[in-house]
Amino acid sequence: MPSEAVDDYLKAIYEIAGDDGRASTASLARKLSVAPASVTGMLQKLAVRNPAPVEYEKHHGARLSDHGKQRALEVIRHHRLIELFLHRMLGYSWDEVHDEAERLEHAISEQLEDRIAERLGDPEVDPHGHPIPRKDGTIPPRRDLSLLDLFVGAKTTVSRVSDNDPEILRYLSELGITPGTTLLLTERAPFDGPLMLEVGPDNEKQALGPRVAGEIRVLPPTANGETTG
Amino acid sequence: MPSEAVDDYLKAIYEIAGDDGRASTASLARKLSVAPASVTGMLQKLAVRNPAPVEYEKHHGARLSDHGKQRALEVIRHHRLIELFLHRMLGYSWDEVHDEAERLEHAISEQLEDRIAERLGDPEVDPHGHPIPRKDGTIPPRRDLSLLDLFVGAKTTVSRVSDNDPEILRYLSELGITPGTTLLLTERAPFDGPLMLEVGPDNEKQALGPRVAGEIRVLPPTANGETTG
DNA sequence: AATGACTTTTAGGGCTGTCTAAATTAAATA
DNA sequence: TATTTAATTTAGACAGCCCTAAAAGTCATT
Repeated sequence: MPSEAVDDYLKAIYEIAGDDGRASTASLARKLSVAPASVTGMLQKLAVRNPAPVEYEKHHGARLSDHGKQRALEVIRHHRLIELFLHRMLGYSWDEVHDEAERLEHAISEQLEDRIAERLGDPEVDPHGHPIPRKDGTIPPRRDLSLLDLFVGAKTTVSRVSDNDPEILRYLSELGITPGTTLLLTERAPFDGPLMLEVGPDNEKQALGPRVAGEIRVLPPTANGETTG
Repeated sequence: MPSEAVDDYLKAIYEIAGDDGRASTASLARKLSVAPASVTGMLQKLAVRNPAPVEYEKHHGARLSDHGKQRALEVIRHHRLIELFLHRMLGYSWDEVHDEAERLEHAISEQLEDRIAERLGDPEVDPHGHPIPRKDGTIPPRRDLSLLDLFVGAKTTVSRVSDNDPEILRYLSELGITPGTTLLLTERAPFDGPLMLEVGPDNEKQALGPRVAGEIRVLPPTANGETTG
């Protein structure tokens, strides 16, 4: 079983680069709050393990091997199941679940993972709308796109929201924006300006800065607009 | 916050020596599955910390300071709350909970501890009958004694059972012996021989070896006998 | 092709917690 | 009290993961 540190590296690579891209030393250092030199050292060690969870090429970052990918997805499954469990069974709000899950994901057994999943009815998404990898390593498909890629006039539904900044999550809660909320994009200011939205059943008008909008993904719009722009 | 290793040492000292006695190097080494030399090294380091969680005297083992005691009880509280939670909310049997709790006790936050306790209705005992330390460090009183200290003829109720050997726990389950079960001690063979018991409402006759009997504690007997012998 | 800015790697250490082997101390017994 | 036995401590080392400072490599631009 990999150490917590190793699992954190694999998860970070997955979150930065997906299951096929390369993650740079600097991006990993930033994500893991660690010096770049430490990342280099760890990647070198992981690349010569057997089986090796990452492929590493000097000066060109790291990519997950099949083996590493599988492990990363297992850790992410733990994380998201725990988030949902805390939310549904213990009254955690969605901005509180991430930090707690970050530690528990390393401590639960396969058995506990299974019981939690069963208790939750084999859920497919966590409280932020992120898909929960299945036990076999496949991911429930979600066809969604960034709120930033929507044409003005598009009407859509929030699919998911990035989970690692509690501040932003609390802010979005206040605006009434959670997975499932309906949105109408009425206006987009130029030069990375704010988006104007009508939110929820009451069509409350809200302005959203691009930094926050970038953390929101929505379902393909159902009416009034094209999908990208 | 102490490391996991340190917490494990403090808990082990508490479990071996209680809140006032000394735990020997060898007993700690055995309990923690670690070489005696490692224990010596750790105790020396802990004894000069500030605040120091243990008092250490060369060749005479270690004793918990007030500070260490408090920490040990906090970890034990985590452990027992988690055991009960797994048992009540996730269908774990009592022989399965210990190993899982052993890892989770280090990973949960104060917040999660509080929510679990609340969810369980601020319980006082875990599934094995062990008292759960309160947040303030006091322990719900239980006046119980070892099954081995019972006079023949005593009728009593199982209070608690040692929790760290799943084999024994499964064996006891088969015999129908869990906290709350009534027992009548009918006979005791000499020379550390087996105890003869009538168990539960049906008065099933069972013979119990002294090793197993030593893991069982019972309430002060209500009839037919003296308490010690 | 050379420069400068930035990223990445190397070199050398530190800390925690573990180990084995050897030396020492304490306890038990003759 | 002397000796043997058992428990404990010291000494020295190692693995994992982190750090800083300095060297080297990459890449975009001139």
